[in-house]
Amino acid sequence: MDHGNPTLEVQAQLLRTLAHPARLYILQLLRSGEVCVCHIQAVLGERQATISQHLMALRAANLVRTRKDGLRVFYRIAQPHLLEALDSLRPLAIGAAGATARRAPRLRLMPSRGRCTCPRCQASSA
Amino acid sequence: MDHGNPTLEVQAQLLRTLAHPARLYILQLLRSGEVCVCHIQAVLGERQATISQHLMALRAANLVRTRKDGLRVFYRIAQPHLLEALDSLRPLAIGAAGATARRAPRLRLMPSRGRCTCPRCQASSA
DNA sequence: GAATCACATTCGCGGATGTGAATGTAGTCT
DNA sequence: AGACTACATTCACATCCGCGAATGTGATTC
Repeated sequence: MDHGNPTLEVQAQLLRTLAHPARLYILQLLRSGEVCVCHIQAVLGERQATISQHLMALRAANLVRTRKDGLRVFYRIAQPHLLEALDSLRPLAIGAAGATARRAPRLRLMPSRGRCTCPRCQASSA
Repeated sequence: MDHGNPTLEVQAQLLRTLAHPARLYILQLLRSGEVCVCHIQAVLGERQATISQHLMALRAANLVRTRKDGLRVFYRIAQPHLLEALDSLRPLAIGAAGATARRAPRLRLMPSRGRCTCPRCQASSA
């Protein structure tokens, strides 16, 4: 069923999932490999629940996968082509800068690339 | 200003503009060249005002350009790489089909590829 | 087993978005 | 000029999304 063109709704759903600066930034964070939630939280400077909600959205869209290691949960990109597709879309955004740009959630990043207690952060804090 | 990472908001804005099945379909319609509004209206089967609003959103994002010819207004893709970027994003949507898929505006297309009085439609009605 | 940590989930509110109805506007025709 | 066509714009309402607050869950440590 869905005789006509069913994928348009699905594609729009994917785009809505991507259409938030925090989620875009999280995906960029995962570019270099898997990252724990506490790390994302430290860098983004948003509340834990808020970040968890964004991660939930990314999971629901099958864009990321998780791995539990003790108390921590590590997130990684599920579909490798995702970042390439986003990269190819980026230059178009520059041309669209003049758009109405209503909401603008303003995503303030932590100045010092916040540290958490995860191994990754301990390693880079040398 | 905007020291940190200002493009994330702009990129999210672009994605939100794209995140609607009607607008995605309009962009696909424009793939083969410029198309008048009456044609889009005939194919999409939505109200004229609704379509005009979607076109307004696409214009605000600099994704399409217009050309007036008499009473009609012809729309065309402004940035050629847009469709490529959307194509590269499409396979990811298939994997994301299991997403919550809340709204789903359901975009019903006209069965017979509706005709309007524009030259393009007259030509193909042979 | 009680406390704690790291993360997930639910609920409710405010702001943003989509759509229908009505109206406005520029161009064409007679 | 008046009527008509093709399209744009505005307003109001219903819906959706993001966020804060509060709570739940599983694993760890003492």
